[in-house]
Amino acid sequence: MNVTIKDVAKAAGVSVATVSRVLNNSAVVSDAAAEQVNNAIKELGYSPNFLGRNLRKCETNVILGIVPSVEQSYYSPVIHGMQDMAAERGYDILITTSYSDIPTEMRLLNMVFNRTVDAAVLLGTHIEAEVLNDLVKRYNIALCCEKVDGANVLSVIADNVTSGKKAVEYLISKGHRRIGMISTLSRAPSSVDREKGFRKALEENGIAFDDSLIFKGDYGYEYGGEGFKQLMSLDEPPTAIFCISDLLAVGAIREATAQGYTVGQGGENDISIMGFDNILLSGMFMPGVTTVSQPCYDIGKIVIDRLISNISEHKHFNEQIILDCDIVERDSVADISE
Amino acid sequence: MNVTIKDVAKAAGVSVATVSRVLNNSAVVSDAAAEQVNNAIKELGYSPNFLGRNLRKCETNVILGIVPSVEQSYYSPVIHGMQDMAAERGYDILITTSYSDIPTEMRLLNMVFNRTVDAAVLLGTHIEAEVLNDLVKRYNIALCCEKVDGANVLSVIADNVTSGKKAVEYLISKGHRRIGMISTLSRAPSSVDREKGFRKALEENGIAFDDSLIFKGDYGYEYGGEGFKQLMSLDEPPTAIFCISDLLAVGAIREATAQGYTVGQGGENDISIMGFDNILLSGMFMPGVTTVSQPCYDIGKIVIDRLISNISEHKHFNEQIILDCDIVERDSVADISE
DNA sequence: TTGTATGCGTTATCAC
DNA sequence: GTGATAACGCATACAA
Repeated sequence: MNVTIKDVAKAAGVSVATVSRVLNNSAVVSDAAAEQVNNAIKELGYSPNFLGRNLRKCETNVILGIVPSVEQSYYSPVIHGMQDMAAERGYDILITTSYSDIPTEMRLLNMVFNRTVDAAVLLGTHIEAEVLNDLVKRYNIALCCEKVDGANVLSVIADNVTSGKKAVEYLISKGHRRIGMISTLSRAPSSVDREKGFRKALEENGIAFDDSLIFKGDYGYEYGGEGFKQLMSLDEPPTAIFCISDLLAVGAIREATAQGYTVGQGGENDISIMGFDNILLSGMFMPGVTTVSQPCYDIGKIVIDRLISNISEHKHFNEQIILDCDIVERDSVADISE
Repeated sequence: MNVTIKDVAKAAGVSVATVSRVLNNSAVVSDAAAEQVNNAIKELGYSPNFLGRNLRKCETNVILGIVPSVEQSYYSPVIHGMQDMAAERGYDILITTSYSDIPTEMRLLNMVFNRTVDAAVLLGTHIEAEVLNDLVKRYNIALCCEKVDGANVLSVIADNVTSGKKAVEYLISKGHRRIGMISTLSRAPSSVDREKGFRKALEENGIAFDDSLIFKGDYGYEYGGEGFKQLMSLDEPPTAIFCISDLLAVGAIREATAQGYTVGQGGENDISIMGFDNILLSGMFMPGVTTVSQPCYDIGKIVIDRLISNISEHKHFNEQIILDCDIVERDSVADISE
């Protein structure tokens, strides 16, 4: 039905071996033969069947990226970085979404088990460390953006402890001493680590930690509003709030504005709000949200670089690579130091 | 090296055919044999190699979704719909990004030429109609969200003319008679059609069309600000602006606010701004942007449903399916009819 | 109910 | 420089 390498060989008056050779530049072919083959390919509209090729070569040159969701998140630049590095090294990245559902994640990982793809990168997984440690022995799998405690798997992530600390130090440098935090009930390592950084910054600056100043909800932006309400209803409310994500920061800003607060302007009835991630939204929102920028693009490039090295060298280097983040100043934090 | 169906057969003491049969439930197998096979599969940790299977069956059950980008767009729910319908029908959706680059789009389409995937859905393509018409003869390809004029390809899109008209009629119903539009220089059919709807609404309501009231820029949200500036600097500026996308609407709102206008509150120095798409951002922004909601999820489901039907029935029904949109009222449009 | 044998389209190993 | 041909892992027609 479909035109195969045999048809090309016949049309060109050569053997399939020769056709394969010109297809892959795998050996020297006489100019005459090469020309005949190329002509035949054009005339027949031949396109090699990669199922045959991949089966024979035991490789697909495709890496699967499994992402929880792609909307309103910082995954987009990460994926971009992944794709650029993959292209550079002769691979393709294909993306699929798990909606943070473990069974779905496992179902998708099947594509690496059944050789549909050569490897998978999990961008924020809920799979347990034990399972991962088991899988990583047999398959090429990497983590990205979110590590899993106890998992000895190639991981590329931001330095959440240091960056959380940096963020809070920034708030302190702006004169804030009573600082709240909006985090998540989910004990994702990134949340936990950012909390650690929060505590560290307070400690090092001689500010007592007050448990009531840390709100824990969910990831949806509405929980930023929830957190704001709760924190501001304290007897001694904060002057600044550090949110674990930009989405939560935006939710907090919305609620603050709705309640008649100003945000990041200083003066009476003002609140300073800081985010994390530097998603596109935080630059568009009013006020622009001051935040921490993860090196998303680089994270993506590095994880693919290392993963492909593992694949091609048949190694399983399970290093954990941790990258620095930067503060991005915008308009949601006021300087209240006089 | 890897465990194959042969190893399972040997371990289970049956033939590869029997293993294949229990793997696919393709024929009745004795309980005893089935059990032995299943035990062997578990013990050996066998996972069928889909490259072999797909080569043999001439199908992959994978459909490729090619999207320009996934950040800040309405593609996310479309993809969700695609995935749900695909799952229902035994397919997987894999996503890849083209960044609106034609060579990249063609490179990605190669995955359908070389049988890595069974079909492709282009969500907003820049490929020319002729090329598409040619491809569609040999491959399973569909368009989604954005049609291509002159392309006789299975397409599922929103009714942009009617919806643009609806949006402007909504503005008129709120008392606006001088209405501007922020569109794009790019003559994408969706842009053109929304402009058509804009004109139609004016005509039917006896409002003269004024060419200076329509600004054309690019898709980036900054152009919403550009458009706002230009429209408001007219001798007779509009009281309301219809934007071709929510992103542009947000850009316009930002600029309006920066210039000291209020948005959607009525009264002196107020401007009403309306968007299109109903992306997540438009619900989070302040003010919430009144917009037109595309049935994204359904668009995704329908295109996959039809595409799979074409694949399995070896048909090439190239229908164009057009779906209605709804107005979503939020806070960016004021009622100025007294 | 089961096994044998063939072929899917390709690449790689030979021998020439 | 080239051509046979054997594999890659699987599903299936056919025979038993």
